Amino acid sequence: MTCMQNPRSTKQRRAIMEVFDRQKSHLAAEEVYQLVRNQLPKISLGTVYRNLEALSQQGDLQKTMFPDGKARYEGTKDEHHHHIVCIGCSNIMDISICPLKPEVKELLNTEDFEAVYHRFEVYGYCKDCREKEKALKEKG
Amino acid sequence: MTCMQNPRSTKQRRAIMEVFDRQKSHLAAEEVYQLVRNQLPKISLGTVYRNLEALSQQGDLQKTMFPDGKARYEGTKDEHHHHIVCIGCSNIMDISICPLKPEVKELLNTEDFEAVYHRFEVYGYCKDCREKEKALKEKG
DNA sequence: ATCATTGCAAATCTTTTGCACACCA
DNA sequence: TGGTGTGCAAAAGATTTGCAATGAT
Repeated sequence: MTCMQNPRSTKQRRAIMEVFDRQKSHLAAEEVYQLVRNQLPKISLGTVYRNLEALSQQGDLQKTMFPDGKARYEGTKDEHHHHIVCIGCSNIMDISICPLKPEVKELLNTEDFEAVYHRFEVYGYCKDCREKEKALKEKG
Repeated sequence: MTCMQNPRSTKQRRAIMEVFDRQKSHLAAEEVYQLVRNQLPKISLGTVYRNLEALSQQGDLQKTMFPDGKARYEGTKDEHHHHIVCIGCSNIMDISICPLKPEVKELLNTEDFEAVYHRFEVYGYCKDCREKEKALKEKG
């Protein structure tokens, strides 16, 4: 929430950002932690959280909540895209199509609301989860 | 995740559902708890969570995660709509327009993915938060 | 030198769960 | 009666925070 006045470039912050520059996407904090530990084995989970927050604040990352209750982060330099999310296994896939209609765009910025970004997601079941469900029904 | 075989109608479950039938929308568990306590002062927060989960499973409620890290629930009988969410104060407003384009709809159901519902949200700053921000900059 | 950042651990917050008892069908 | 639901309290999981030490500018 609070913005720092002179953010500094530390090896931790750089290493975290590098993870996202390597094409990685929608990563949870714990996943970032594990990946960064390859470079910096002594980094702490708290530092990862603090940097994910800082990087989101300064616009380098985009933080989003997912139905499993975990926040995930993506690099804002990534191509604009949306998500297909499996309700069963929380797997997230990208879709490149944006559904914004012109008449919706007009509504986004008004004097009462300053739009910053939008989010579109389709929830459902992936192939794996549907097959598991089917197998379950046949047994039970 | 697991479905009960014979869900029963209890006064607690009915009271929770009544809250949503009274036009209430995007309520967090704690808010539901406070509202239901007017009717049933002895209900427990755990029971609220269990029923919100059960009602979501059986399709009476729609559970959604919001950026403040809390799940919110809405009645599925509500008119189809989407949300405008303030990044500053987490206030949620409804918009009735759905941005789905025909070509997107075609993509939602494939042999690899069974779409159940979708979600569209615009994030930004509401009037109040913009004014607070402006006041802060002028002072600092 | 100054002040942001770090590591560690403790604390917070939301949500889940174990258990004994109560209740609906 | 049998299994589902409840209240309570403890547990779990994600995220935040206090603090003294470290590091960037």
